[in-house]
Amino acid sequence: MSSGSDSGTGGARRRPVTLRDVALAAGVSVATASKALNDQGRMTAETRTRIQDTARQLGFRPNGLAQSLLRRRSFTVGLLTNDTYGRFSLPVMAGISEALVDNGVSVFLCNVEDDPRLGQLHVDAMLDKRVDGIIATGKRVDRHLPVDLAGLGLPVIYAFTQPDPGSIAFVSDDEGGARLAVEHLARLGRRRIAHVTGPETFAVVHQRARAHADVLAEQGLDPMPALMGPWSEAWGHEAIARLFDGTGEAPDAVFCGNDQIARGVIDALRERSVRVPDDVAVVGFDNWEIVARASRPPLTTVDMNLVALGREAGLTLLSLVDGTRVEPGIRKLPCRLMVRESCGQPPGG
Amino acid sequence: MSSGSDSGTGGARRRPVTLRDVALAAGVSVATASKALNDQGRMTAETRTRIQDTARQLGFRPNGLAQSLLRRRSFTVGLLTNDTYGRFSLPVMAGISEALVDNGVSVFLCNVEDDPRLGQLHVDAMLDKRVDGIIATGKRVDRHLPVDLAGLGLPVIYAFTQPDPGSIAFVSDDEGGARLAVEHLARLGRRRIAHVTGPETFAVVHQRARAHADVLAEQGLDPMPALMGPWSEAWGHEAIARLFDGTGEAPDAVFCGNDQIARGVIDALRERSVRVPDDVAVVGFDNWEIVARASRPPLTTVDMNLVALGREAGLTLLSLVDGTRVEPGIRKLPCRLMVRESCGQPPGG
DNA sequence: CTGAACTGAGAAAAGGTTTTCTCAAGTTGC
DNA sequence: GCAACTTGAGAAAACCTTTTCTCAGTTCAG
Repeated sequence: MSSGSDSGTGGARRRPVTLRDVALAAGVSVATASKALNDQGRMTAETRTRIQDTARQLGFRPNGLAQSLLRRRSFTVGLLTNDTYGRFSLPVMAGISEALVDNGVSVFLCNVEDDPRLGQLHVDAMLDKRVDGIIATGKRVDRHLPVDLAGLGLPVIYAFTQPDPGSIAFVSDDEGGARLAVEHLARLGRRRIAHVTGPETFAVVHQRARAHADVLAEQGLDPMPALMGPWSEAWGHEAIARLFDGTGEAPDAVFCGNDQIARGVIDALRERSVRVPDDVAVVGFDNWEIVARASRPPLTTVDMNLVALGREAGLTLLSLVDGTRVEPGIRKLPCRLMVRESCGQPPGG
Repeated sequence: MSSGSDSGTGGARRRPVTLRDVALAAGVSVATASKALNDQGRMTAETRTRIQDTARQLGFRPNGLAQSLLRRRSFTVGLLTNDTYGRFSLPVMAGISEALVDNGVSVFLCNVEDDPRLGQLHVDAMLDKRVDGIIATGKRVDRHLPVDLAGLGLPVIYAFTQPDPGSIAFVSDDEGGARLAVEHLARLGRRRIAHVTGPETFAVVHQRARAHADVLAEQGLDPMPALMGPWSEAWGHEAIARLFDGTGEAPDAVFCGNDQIARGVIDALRERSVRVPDDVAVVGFDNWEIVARASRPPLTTVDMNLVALGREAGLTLLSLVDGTRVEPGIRKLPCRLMVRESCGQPPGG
């Protein structure tokens, strides 16, 4: 405002005002100026406010680089991910970023794209810039990032990606989430709950399938198959064809491995005039709102609480940076069932 | 490797090795050590390689904070966005990040969520950390971020969001993109090309609608309506109902304002047994792959080249930081038509 | 053999801040 | 009136690197 109309499109930048400038203007030494601005040391109240006023007037901001150099702490962390576009790491990153920024810590975005060269490039850059710690996140819980973060001499936290052994990680409780879904269906009186899910190469597929089978057994329900295929709408379609055109009795509920599959399932059911939720209830996984909300009817689905997971990871990194000892290991954070309309009401409801 | 098996889960961090350590170990002064490692100054080849070997052996990395302090350049920029989750700013951010990282510049991720308080927090943090410049990006071309970036004394670039007056901005050429789509349809022999698009509160809606009308006129085709509504699948459904249940002649092509609408349009057409592309061709906008690929048939759609846009913005910021003078103004970057199967083949093809 | 040019390397300043140490002046207690 | 504190403030070191300046010793031309 007060500095005129520099359009800022290039050319000479004005030199930032330093503590020396403030001290000079206030007629004191830099030491005194520093103490005045940090509410430290001893001096007359008059001197202190005079210096503070001068600083404000000059628009003084302490140079964070100099502070970091001295404090051996940059208030900066690196966020390593191989999934910038992805809908999993995004909420995680948002949660991390939120937790850190609230604590005055800035976040370097480092997209490594499954490329070891890029990974090393980013890690080197972070090391050079003296980040206080690193958070690694990815698109799959069971895949490593293309870099080795152990032995860097820095605190490292893993969120939603496979950790180095002996480190600290936060992941979602997929068994728990799957239980939530299947128990919900059982509670609503569904007896034949099928499972349509992703490729068997994914660890979570097996975790969720096991929970599905376990809950059926616990509830005294007949075992039902877990159909594995791609994570796509098309596979949802095809799975419905298999389930309804086969010889066995058709299901009255489908627990899907993700929301895209669920969307395909719902569309396929509608195309064969099977009513959702009246004839068949459907539950998804991920709570990918744009998909879950657009399906007809809106999809009841498991939310992995990824933002909370990220926040937790961020806060844990901060306490690590502060020197707190944190027990290594993998922490599973609970999921949450997002109830919409694809399961209907319980018989008595 | 050589430093043993510190699990890195907390406790004392080892002090990074400094130039002083290297100099001491090599039996020279820090000045000489610095010059040796930067291939500067004069000394025997023997001395130089000895120092370099020592540095390597000790795992020395120059402290970027100290270098930045001296060079008055932090090799760091801030990326301000109000759309961390979003599918528009993400590719832009990826492009920016890519361009910058390749030039040794790290990126602070600053999500401001349309919250002025958060915006100020982030801007202050960036200023404190002495970023070399700022890139602002957002989810809408016609909406300002909740912070004022003018008069910061820093280079600023806007990407896919409304710039301050007199500044430098990169946006997609929406008219051009829309022309691409409608001309494609016309070239394929479609004569009645309707337009179903987003709310009239969006500037891009009007730009694309104008291009639609213009191309129809240029091609000597009858004017067709531009139906405006929400950016949703549901609106795509409803628009088809209006177009086909109304009194007028039904369209033989629909140019949609985004891929979700297009998806709704395609689903609605299938439900009324109108064949796509045989009876009606459909074009979307955004090339949101997850939607465009999942629709049946896969959607031909306009790609705004957002990654390239981001890359361009990043490179421009760098030249600004280097002191190059860049003409202020808004640069429109061309779109690209992503041809899939929702428009079929030209009559002669 | 002497002044000039060159060589290899170190000393010191700079960058901006924080913190500890020092010190002169003023105040209290006896 | 003097020792012992207290007060307000500055000097200087520290953080780590880069760069300019300085300097002793060597080589060369004349």
